Amino acid sequence: MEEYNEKQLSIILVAERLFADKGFHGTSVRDIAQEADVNIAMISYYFGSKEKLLEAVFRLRMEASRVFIDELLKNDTMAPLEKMYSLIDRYINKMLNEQYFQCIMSREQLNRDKSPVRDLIWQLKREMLGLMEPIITDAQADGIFYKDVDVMLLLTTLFGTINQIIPASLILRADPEFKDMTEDEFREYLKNRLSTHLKKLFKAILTHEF
Amino acid sequence: MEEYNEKQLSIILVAERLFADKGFHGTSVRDIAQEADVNIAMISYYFGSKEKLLEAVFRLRMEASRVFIDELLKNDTMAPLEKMYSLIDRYINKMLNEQYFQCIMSREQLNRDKSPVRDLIWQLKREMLGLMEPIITDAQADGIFYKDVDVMLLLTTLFGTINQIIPASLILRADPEFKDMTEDEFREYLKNRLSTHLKKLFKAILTHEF
DNA sequence: TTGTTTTAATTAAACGTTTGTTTAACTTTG
DNA sequence: CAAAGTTAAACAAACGTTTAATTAAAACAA
Repeated sequence: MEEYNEKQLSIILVAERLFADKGFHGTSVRDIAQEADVNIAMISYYFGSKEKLLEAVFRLRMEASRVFIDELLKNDTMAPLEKMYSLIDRYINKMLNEQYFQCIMSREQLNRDKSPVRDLIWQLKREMLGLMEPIITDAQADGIFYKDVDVMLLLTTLFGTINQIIPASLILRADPEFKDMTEDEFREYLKNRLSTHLKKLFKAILTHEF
Repeated sequence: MEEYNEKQLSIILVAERLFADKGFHGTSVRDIAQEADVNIAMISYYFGSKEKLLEAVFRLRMEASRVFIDELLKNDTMAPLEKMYSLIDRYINKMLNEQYFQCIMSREQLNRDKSPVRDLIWQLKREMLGLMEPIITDAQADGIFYKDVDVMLLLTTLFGTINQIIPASLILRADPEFKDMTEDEFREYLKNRLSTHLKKLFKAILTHEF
């Protein structure tokens, strides 16, 4: 595992923000260098290329995702529904705290052409699915969760709803209703609203017969 | 309303596909000209600029969305839940038949900077929300739908789930399980699976007390 | 501690491509 | 003959990357 010095990390974080706001091809290395207050040549010097800088962003955040998954695996004592609730909250928390990276993921996963980062995205998605699916299917086998549920699509609903909130919040934020809120307050507000909604949704479809 | 001749329309459709697959900035006007089999200068000649070509793509699809919304407004005789089911099916159908455009929307809605197309996206989203929200809130007022539901987030769930399926299907398609399916068969399969899942979800959260 | 040598960091300038757009000449159409 | 369509070529600007020169930091021997 590589370690980044202060300057390298600053370049990575600036690149992450700009890639999220304007897309990979919409951001020039000169933009990044200027905002990170470094010479343009430093980017090639440290990372080799613009493409590899994007990969560095991914390595940084994917590392955090691995830690996230490992921590989720430790909650063995909870009841299935409580486990799902905990998982929902943690996932909301993670995604809203990593909004820039989630934007990049949303963009890059749409790319048709194969690329290293596209493979990384789907590798991570499969890991996440492999972790969440058994929680539901085990509870289904035990008769705790209702069986006639498309687990893969339910998780798609979880990801999709949170993902959809990120661009929507950019617009919602402009509403005068929220103008006195700080950025952090607004994010907490979104987290709570999302959490309530998704928990109701999961409880309704997993624990009620039709 | 403008009319496009065969050549103009072919440019628009090629541009839509390439913008969807590689992003706006990831696609060059030379790419578009080559795939549409026209001279590069024709793009400026017909549309003025690359940016305005993107806007032409939007005008074409937004026009279709307006027609879609108008048609939805005519279903007044159905019961609320049936109305929601119909709405879900129509929306799934529309989005999966307009995958290229939906990809472009997904990308462009992430852009931080203001732009004509960004405004168009949110204008359309607001129209869609303004149409769907009263169907639910009216039924809530009549005691048919459960009241303690976040309507805006429920619609976010609808959009988000379908939106999430589009990039996921690019990967899912590669699974050997689906290798004998034609492209159309696969899309029908996705539509059915999505429809079943989303209807269950909506029924569960809208019609059951907790 | 010195001075010396080696390595790493930093810079402005230049590199060759590619970008979106325009020009001016030419052809087709009505 | 006028208008619209079409073309290859050229345009300046921006792109990602590299170069070569310079400064700063680290390592080392005396």
